[in-house]
Amino acid sequence: MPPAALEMIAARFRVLGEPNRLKLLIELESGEKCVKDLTEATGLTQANVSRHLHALQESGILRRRKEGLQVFYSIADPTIFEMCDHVCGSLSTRMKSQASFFVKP
Amino acid sequence: MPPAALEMIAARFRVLGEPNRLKLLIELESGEKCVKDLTEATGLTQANVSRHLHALQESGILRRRKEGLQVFYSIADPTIFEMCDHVCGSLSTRMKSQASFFVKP
DNA sequence: CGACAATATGAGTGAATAATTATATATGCA
DNA sequence: TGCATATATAATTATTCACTCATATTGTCG
Repeated sequence: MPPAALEMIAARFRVLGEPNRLKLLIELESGEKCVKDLTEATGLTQANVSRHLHALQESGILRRRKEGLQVFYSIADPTIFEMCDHVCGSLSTRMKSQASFFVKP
Repeated sequence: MPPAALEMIAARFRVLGEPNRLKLLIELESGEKCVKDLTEATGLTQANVSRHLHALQESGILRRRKEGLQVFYSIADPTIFEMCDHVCGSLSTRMKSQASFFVKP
């Protein structure tokens, strides 16, 4: 595996490795939204939201559509939610197994 | 989704968001290896490898087994490779679609 | 044109983290 | 016991990155 490919894969993981970006993605799961709505929904500053959205679009996860004054973002790559489910499953498995340590046989 | 849960999911992504850690994981895909072998295989410094392995174990991705002088690491959560495949598929799709922009209709 | 609204961006700050060097902590063996 | 080997860790530095504040940009409407 060439280093550049490794870096691209890592970059994709990195972009998902930020809670506020995940928050934005979850907001967008139910459909296209504009920056203002996302800002209010998440409680982040507008500048911060704008930056995160830019990063997500840059990496191909989001799509950007401009309409008058507003800019609408939507999910371009729905497979990220499968990835999140994957992680949740893995975390859940791990935590269940850890929990079992505390149960008498 | 509670903030703590979001952070845990993000943390899992973050740990995979480092090319050298991915390199180590790929080395371990073929089976358990000791730190020295991983150091030589990756060309990283021993200290660096040790740190990355620690991070991967901490997050539940790797398992650690000590045997005499050596410490062997192995994959504890094989689902990470499915995640990598997922990312590769997604990247490949995206790049193919971008490539098609340059093909005459 | 001028005021306003939505979004983006530049500059600066602080925190997290990857890498390095040197050293500490085992463990095995003569 | 003393030395060598394997791994981990402490301390430091450099880099990346999220965040904020202020401002720029772009578009709407009076």
